[in-house]
Amino acid sequence: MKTKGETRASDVHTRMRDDILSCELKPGEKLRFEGLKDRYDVSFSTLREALARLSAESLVVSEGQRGFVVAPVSVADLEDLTNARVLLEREVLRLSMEYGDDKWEADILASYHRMDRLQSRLGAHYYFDEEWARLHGAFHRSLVCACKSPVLLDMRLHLFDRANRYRRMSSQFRTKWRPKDVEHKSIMDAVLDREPDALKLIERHIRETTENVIEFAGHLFLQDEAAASVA
Amino acid sequence: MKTKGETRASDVHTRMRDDILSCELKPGEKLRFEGLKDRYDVSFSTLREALARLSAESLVVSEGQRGFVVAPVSVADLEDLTNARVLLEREVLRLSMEYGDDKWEADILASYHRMDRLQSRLGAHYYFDEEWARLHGAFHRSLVCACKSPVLLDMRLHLFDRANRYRRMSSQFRTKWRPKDVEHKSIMDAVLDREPDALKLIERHIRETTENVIEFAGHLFLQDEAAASVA
DNA sequence: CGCGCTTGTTTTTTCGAAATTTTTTTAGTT
DNA sequence: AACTAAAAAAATTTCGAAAAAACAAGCGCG
Repeated sequence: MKTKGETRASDVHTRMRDDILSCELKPGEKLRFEGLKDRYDVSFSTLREALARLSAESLVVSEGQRGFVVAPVSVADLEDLTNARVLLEREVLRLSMEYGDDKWEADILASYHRMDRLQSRLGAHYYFDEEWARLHGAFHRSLVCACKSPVLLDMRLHLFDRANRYRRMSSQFRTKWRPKDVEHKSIMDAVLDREPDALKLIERHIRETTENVIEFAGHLFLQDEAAASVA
Repeated sequence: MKTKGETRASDVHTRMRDDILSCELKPGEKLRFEGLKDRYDVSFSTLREALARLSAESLVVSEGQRGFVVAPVSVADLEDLTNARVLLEREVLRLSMEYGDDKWEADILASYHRMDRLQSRLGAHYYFDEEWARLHGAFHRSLVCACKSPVLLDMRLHLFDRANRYRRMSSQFRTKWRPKDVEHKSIMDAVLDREPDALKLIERHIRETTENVIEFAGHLFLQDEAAASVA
């Protein structure tokens, strides 16, 4: 069941990436080779390659010849990330709405449907579900994937993932979530109708999520505000 | 003369990066380990780590277990890059003009002066000079570095470098350049005066450079248009 | 003649031991 | 006790040989 052209290093990179984004490897945690070798069952050099990749993605930071550390978190970083996301997301959405064709619209409806179905099946707890997070990501990607700009899409995905780490962190420390199912629906409708307001809706969606995360989990990563600014 | 905390891998990464940006390693070129081992005088694993970093920066692309290739170039990629740059550059400039203080203004004047002095010393050929390119980059950075957004600055620099590769490519294939010295001066003045028009000026500056590159060197990389879109 | 298979060659990828560097511990001096 | 310096321990970084995979050439067969 191994995808063609997949190398051990790229596999470790993916797994490690997942572990960081899902906070199984905690922000600020020191990454010691001996431990990682056990955990992922590969050699030094292979690990090192994976870490180099992650470091270029700013999910881990490399400290000279003093090893690697999981990228720290801070309110300032989350806010910075949020502003950058708003800028990019608005632009790729705007372009998508301009260029999008029938297939694009169909894909949006399809991925919304998948997300929505799982959401009703899971009830109030959907917010903590891994699979839902995947479908949620796919839905948002489908909205903007017609923008014809690989460069912007790449950066957008990058920021999306980093922000997702914060969302998941916060989800570990709360038990309920007031469902805003309608929000996604209204965003989709506005996008499909090419309403200019769609840009405002997506911006509000992003900012509200951030505010929510800070409200619930902000105190958890207030301490290392300073550390994150070196990234 | 080795900077503290610099590892062999990061050194190779930097050198290789320079070689790619300066087109000493040509776009699309296959990167064979045996050859690189000679060129940079390091071992397999160390090379591999540098390549992994570069690949995450999309300066090289990795082809499954078929090795690495210098990222190809294309008109489409350059145009995509240019649009993304305009978006980011306008934003960081806007923010810088809002937050910038006295020190920021002083730094701008200083780096403009350095660039301008070298420019007059070099005459019409300044455009081909490595050192001028560095000072030019520093000047543009100084304009925007007060924006208080590490995330945006990071992405901006990334795009700036990638676009610079195109500029340098084109400079290899022309002998003269109509100097537009006044342009930088007028941008600087507008920025320091907090004129909203500065955003338009910077946008035009970026787009004109791109048009110029395409006009002079576009035909050189028209062939691999398709290849670049996989990046 | 084209197509698939086997074999030999080249290139990439992985491994773990050895070298280097940082961190911790210990001992000595003021 | 506080502060340095030296030695030991621990961790990271590098290396090149060995394993694995891709590629190329030759061979047999329908």
